[in-house]
Amino acid sequence: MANLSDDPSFPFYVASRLFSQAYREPLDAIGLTYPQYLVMLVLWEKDGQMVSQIGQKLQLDSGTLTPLLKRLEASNLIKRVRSEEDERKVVIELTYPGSSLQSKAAKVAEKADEFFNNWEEKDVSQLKAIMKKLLAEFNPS
Amino acid sequence: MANLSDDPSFPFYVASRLFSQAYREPLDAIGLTYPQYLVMLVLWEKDGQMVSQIGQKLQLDSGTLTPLLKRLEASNLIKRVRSEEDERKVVIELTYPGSSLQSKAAKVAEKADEFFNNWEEKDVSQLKAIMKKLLAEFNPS
DNA sequence: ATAAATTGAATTGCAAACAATTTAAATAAA
DNA sequence: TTTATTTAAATTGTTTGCAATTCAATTTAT
Repeated sequence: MANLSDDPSFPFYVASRLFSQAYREPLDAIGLTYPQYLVMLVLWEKDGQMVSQIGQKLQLDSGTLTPLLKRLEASNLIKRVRSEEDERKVVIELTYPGSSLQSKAAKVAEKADEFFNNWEEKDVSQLKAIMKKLLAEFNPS
Repeated sequence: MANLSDDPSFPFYVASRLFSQAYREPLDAIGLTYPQYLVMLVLWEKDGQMVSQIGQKLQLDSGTLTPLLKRLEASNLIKRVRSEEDERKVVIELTYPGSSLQSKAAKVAEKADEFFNNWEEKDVSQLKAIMKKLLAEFNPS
């Protein structure tokens, strides 16, 4: 019979929320939500990406990203620029404040990092490897 | 510098959504959402729990649970009964349809179970053990 | 060239998640 | 006892997440 402690998804559901709660305080301090932070991470790595490129990296669709990006634009962290060659595409560009925010975001993952620093290295690398395998192989089709 | 592939939370964020997407189809078939399914799992294990007891097991507060439980009640799967001894408490009781749904929910986690069945047993038990450790030790304070 | 299909975002609508506040009830303290 | 505190849910407001649909622009096929 189905049972919470046997359910393979539940630990991930809880873990995901625990992390986003741990990030909340430092993110509040710089005016970002957790998914907004992920979008900024993607843009700090490479500025000027299309909505769909960001979506591919975060596994989010335009239904989630469009309003989120509009909020980041309202916060003056990004600009949404419609491409000239292909008017369907919207390119996301960091503003100066958006770019500058990167250094202030350095401490966001601190609590999570510290937590794993207290683990034995073999447990950390095991977890990393297994999560990588999980994400690479699991498809919800 | 902060970077998506270094972020310790991101794999859990994605995994959580992948699982809930994998559950969507079988859950749709029985008229439940993923968090509603979790609540039903908790109730199938033990009927007649308080909102706060359910919240403790799922790590959810009344702001999430109250409207969710009202929807389950509207679907005629549960009843919300205010306790007589202590009028602050609301006890959640399964209806007959709610109770009966348990057998139909047997296949919900099938895809996830099959996925892990194709893994080597040592990887599965490793992942389980590490997730257990993570959830027991990580606190987002 | 024109119609059909595809693509990229945006929109709509619903259900979480969660902080913050409120309400009511029960308990403790003065 | 009356006041203050604590507790359990509910409410309010904002942001996600996602299915489904729409809209416009671009490609492909006829």
